[in-house]
Amino acid sequence: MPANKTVSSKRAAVIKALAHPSRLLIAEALMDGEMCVCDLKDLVGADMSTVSKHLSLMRQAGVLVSDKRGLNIYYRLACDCLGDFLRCLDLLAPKKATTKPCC
Amino acid sequence: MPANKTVSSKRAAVIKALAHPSRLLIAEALMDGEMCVCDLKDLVGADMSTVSKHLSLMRQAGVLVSDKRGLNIYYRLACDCLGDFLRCLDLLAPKKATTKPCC
DNA sequence: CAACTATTTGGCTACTTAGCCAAGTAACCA
DNA sequence: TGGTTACTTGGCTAAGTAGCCAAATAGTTG
Repeated sequence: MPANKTVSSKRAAVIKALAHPSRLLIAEALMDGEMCVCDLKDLVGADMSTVSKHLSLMRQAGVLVSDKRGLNIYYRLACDCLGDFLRCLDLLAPKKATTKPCC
Repeated sequence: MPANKTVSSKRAAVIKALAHPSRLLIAEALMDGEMCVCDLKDLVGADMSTVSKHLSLMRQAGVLVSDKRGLNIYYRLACDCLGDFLRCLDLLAPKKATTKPCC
């Protein structure tokens, strides 16, 4: 595999970890600070097992880090730069197949 | 659907458009300027129909814009902010399930 | 207009992913 | 120790996605 393709694959894995409405919602919520799985479950509104799988996928990708304290496991963002990331998205998100650049 | 979930869905659609090695490779290549489908086909090394489907998905998501000139269709990024986006990725990509933040 | 080139679209198959339920693990408390 | 709470894992099914091939479309050139 060519070098540039390997790099793209690694990067794509990180992006993939955010490319799902529930996972992105989780990432956005964690911008305000850490949360435990049961809080995230309420936020997302899915089965706890489903949320847990999303979280472990995000942790694997390096997007989140976790921290066990007592019975709870707290998750937080591994990187602050996610804010810029999301601001960039908002420039693109409202546009649909236009013919001129957004910025 | 709650408002924050709707927003996350729209954003996730944009992220999804970049969450594939070939599509990311395309986006990275287009940071240096527009390219036509046949050049992108060579870059990705897949069937032209496959590349074309990736491109239309990215255009739908608002990530790319296209421009037909003669027989060729040229694609370019809809937004310059993708550079910051990718730089953020590189901070995360090399890390795997560590317990401390990368930045 | 016919042949040619560039690109898109439709159709199909193989693979991946999301979500739920049920069962397993691990820390805490009576 | 036995029950309870918090979370993860395994197993399954349904839905979505990627990729190829073949056919269709659209602009170009002789």
